[in-house]
Amino acid sequence: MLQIAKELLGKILVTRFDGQLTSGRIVEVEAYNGVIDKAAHSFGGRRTNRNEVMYADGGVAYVYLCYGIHHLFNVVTHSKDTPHAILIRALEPVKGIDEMLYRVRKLKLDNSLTRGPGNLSKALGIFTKHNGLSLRSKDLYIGDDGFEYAKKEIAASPRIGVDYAGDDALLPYRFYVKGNPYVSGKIK
DNA sequence: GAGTAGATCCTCT
DNA sequence: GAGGATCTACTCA
Repeated sequence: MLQIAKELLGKILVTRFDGQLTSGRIVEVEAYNGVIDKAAHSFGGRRTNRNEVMYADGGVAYVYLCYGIHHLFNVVTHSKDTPHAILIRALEPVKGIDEMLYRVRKLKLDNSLTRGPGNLSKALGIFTKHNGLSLRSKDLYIGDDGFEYAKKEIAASPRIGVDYAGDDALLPYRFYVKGNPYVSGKIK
């Protein structure tokens, strides 16, 4: 599971909504470990309408609205009935930067465009209606251009914003590219 | 520059 | 009816 999280770093996340193609290279992820992770929605086998998608086969998107403001984009990674997911926290913009800037009402590119899960979802045009969408569809997919980060460029740390999860909040399930300006800097 | 409070709404109890 | 996988802005030093 953690292996998959690391492999996602360096991949290209592509969306094509409203005829606008936008994409970015994944530079920060967090792993959520199914039923034994207090920080995961699926902890203890909880299964509701909201997180039903986590129990699907891997390769679909799990999109969820948090704090009424932020859309969080996850990749379901495991097989049916095993609710593992990887939260995409940050991207480095690749294509469609003008379109992304328009979506977040910015005039010029800066590091905050795709830093943090709320911002990156907004920049890519991802909303809750994309929940459950396959990542092999033509409008939303993860590409691989052969690029990968060296092991020494990848660092691990505790996850962000999951203080309520007790001991599990300290697990080093967050992976990011060292020195990349799009990685969110807040470490609690 | 650092720390804190407020925003804001869907989902589950 | 309460709280959450967050971000931003504003205050204070």
